[in-house]
Amino acid sequence: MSKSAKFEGYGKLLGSLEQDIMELLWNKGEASGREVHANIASSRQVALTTVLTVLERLAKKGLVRKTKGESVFLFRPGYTRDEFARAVSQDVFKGIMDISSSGICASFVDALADADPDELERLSALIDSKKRELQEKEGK
Amino acid sequence: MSKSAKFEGYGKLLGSLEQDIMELLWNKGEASGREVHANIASSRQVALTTVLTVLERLAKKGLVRKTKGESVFLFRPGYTRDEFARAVSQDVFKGIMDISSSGICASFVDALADADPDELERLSALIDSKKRELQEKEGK
DNA sequence: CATAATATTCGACAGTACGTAGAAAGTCAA
DNA sequence: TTGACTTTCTACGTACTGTCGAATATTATG
Repeated sequence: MSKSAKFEGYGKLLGSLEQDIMELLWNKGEASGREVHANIASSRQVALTTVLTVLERLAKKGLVRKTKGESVFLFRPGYTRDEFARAVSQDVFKGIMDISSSGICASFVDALADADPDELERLSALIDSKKRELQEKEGK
Repeated sequence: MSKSAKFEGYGKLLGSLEQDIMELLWNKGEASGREVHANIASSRQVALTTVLTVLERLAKKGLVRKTKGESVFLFRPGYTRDEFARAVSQDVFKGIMDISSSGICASFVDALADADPDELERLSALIDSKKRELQEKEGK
């Protein structure tokens, strides 16, 4: 059944280095450019300036906040993982549903069950609550 | 509440012209390059060759199938709206959940309720079925 | 303070994706 | 053959991301 596996890359929200950097910041909370580089470099050969450049670009996008520390700039996430994921989801879902909303549900449930089965419960609850919400609006 | 509206563009699965073209093909089912151009051109100033080029690129991506017609090549979607949306969703959801799975559900339900409330029912059913599926696997 | 060590900024180039379209080449019928 | 139409090729502009070195600025230290 649809093993397709085609259409890869659409899920990329961030570039590979951006992703690594955000991951680190989300985990550490805050770090200097040098620290970010040190960590990233342990698993990926990359120059300090490269990391700095990307950090700068992320800051420009608002994904990272840059503040002056004691004697060095510090970088921290502009949004938590959840905030980012949520905000982006909103946009992504919109985009997908613009094309087609049927069938999406199945994909979502599959992906969710795959990534975090426990969330299925929460999802059920959310749907119920949303349905009630809609009925109220209607009834009014 | 989170009007953010930031992070736009992440939902774009196709370029603007690609989107217009796919939309047309999904609606018409099949068309020659000239026909595609004629339709697109009514709402967007663009050269015939531009449309041809994009059609060609879409074909290379597998999104469009190109076949020899009577005396002209014909283009048709390589996938239905649903198939495409579903396949891409799979990948997109993966990407988002890689970052964070909590909170996503709420976004999804919101977006879904917004785009197609009736789908909420279907979603409920899917979750139940998925839960049963998981339990079976576990029980085994 | 002078100077070495660090930190930060700038400007560049490469690769990929998309929009854009003219030039060239191919096809076919009058 | 010739002209209209189809298709392919090549190429440019923009945007995003990865990649850095060179230049500049800042800090720390003898």
